[in-house]
Amino acid sequence: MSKRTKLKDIADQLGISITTVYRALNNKSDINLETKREILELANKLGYRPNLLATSLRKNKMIPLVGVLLPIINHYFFSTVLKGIMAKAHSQNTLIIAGESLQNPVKEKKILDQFMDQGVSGIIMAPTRNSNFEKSIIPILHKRTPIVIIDRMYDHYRGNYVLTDDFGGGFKATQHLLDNGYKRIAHISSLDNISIGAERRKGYIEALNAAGIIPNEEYIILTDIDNPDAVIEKGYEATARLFKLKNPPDAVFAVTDDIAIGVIEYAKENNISIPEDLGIVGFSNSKMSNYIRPRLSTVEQNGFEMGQLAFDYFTKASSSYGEVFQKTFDLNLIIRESSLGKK
Amino acid sequence: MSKRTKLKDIADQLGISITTVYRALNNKSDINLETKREILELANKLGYRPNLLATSLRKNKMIPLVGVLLPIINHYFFSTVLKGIMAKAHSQNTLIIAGESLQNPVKEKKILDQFMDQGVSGIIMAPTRNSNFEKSIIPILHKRTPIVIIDRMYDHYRGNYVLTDDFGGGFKATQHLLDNGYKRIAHISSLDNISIGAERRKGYIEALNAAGIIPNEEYIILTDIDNPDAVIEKGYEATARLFKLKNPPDAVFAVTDDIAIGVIEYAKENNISIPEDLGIVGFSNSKMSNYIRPRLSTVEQNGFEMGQLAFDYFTKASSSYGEVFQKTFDLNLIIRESSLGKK
DNA sequence: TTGAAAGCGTTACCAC
DNA sequence: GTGGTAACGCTTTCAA
Repeated sequence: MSKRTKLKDIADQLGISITTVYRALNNKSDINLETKREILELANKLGYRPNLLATSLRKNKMIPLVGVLLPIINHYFFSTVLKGIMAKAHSQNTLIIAGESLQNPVKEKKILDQFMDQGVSGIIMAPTRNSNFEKSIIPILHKRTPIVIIDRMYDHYRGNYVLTDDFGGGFKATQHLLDNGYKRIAHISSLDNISIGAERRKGYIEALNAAGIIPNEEYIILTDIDNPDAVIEKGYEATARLFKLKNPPDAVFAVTDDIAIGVIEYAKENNISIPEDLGIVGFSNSKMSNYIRPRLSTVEQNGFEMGQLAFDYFTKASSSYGEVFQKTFDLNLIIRESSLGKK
Repeated sequence: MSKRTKLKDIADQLGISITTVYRALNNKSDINLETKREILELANKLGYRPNLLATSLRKNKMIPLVGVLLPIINHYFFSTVLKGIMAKAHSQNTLIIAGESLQNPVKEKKILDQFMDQGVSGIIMAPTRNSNFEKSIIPILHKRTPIVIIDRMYDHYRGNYVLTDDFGGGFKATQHLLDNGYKRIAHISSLDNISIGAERRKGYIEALNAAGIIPNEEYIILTDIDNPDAVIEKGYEATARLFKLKNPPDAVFAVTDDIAIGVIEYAKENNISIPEDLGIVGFSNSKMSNYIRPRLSTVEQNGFEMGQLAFDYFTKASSSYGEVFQKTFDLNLIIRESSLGKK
């Protein structure tokens, strides 16, 4: 692999000055057309491409870069968060380096390092399920690079964040099912021991407690929702397990809409009528939730708005000293057909 | 906004040399611990952060960046393409700058310029519907930055691409409907005059011709599918128009699954039974297509694989002189309930 | 119309 | 231990 052609190479070969070459290549005036032609020809032959590093350094112009790291990039919620971030970023001439951690803390750490090496002026990230706060976040805070955490939370994190009230969402969803006469409410949850899944689960349990119902261990199914292409299937399987119980549930609160769709699948195939025999509430307000039949009641999560706010917080954090920005979005329950009550 | 602190600022303030400051900040040996402490303190106070441009220029090393520009980032197909690109990129220590053109050629051009300013070593893009080849692509080719076009095509483009056989997909979908006994097949198409939409439309027309059917102008509805949140509605409206005709169609081939879902919506609300009274085929194999009822027959598009290949092509193009890499994926028809034939 | 030279901020080398 | 200085490749100013 030969070395990259630079202005000097062209100048030397033609026995002229760097400046002249520069003028030719940048369409400046004051240049002999014939020499210009020669220069362009040689430049083309040598495959000259300007070194943007040098150009930017000289011009002292650099487009700011922000690193965005998400667990799963082709997940509707996360890709919508990314869209929200980009909407703001583009309007402020900031570029986004995006990465996908695939729920792998090692990968997460590696990508964060690369972001830092690349010189991002900030990081917006949704941590993986098992993210290591010490290893991933501390070094970034140490380098005084602004960071905004979205969607999930670290235990002792005290920095900028944009979250949703998952506990409240789980509580509302469960309470809604109770209000509509369901008694034996199951919950299909994710494997998270921290954050999101756990919060929704806590909300579910708390709502049962508040109604004087003792949560039934058998009604809580933990399932792996990491692979977006398999989640619906997981919901289906979990429902199958629930309906093998001596006393199957009469309602399911699912940790995500995709899981809920798996529940609906199972119900349809087994002639369990919704909402009469089985009430269902999902979580996310995915597009599909409104087009599946029966239409799925769900907890609304506004990824776009969260993304926008996260970027705003990055901007604010960049130009403030140590001030911290935090927001927890309340979640609204969208009531549709799948939870309208028993016959 | 004050100027950014640099090594010289710290050196001047402490009356020492740049070199010493440099050593302190980069944990080099040969430095007095006391001066080092002072330097670190001041650096911290001034919020010193190294200028990466200068560092990289000097070290002549930079993590390669590839710009990826997609029309809509939270669209399942495109976010899956992005996932495919990232899978390859991460494994090769390349970072991805992602951008969203929102189907706006002006925005597209602007983001491409920013990518180039940022010094990307390549670009992978799905052009917007009205992308201007001259304006968007030529300047990049001119700077000899490798570019890989995915999903859509420019008329006279002769570079690297990864496409799907949209014509073939449209042909297969239409032929399948014909094979199942539908006679009056309508097509809800996008407004594209080039690429995707037009190709699928051509496939539709060609399949009709091949069967000796003269395409009926009234059965071809062009609709705007730019706004992902409104596409289903557009499909609904288009279907309403079709059913106002004196002789409504008995089948619809929809340019996307979302459009097809709008068709199904309309049919359900108007007691038109699927597939007996109306056969439907969509396009994309979106997740939803398999969970809506009746399950939607559709043409399969593998975004992940396309993304991976696009990145491979970028890699190959980077290390070859002028060689061109092109691939058109065949598309498979997935036959489900929505097109099983007339009663 | 052309060229020399001084930067941009960091790093590496050599001398003190 | 410390400091001077020459690069990295491009852009801009000033002089010829």
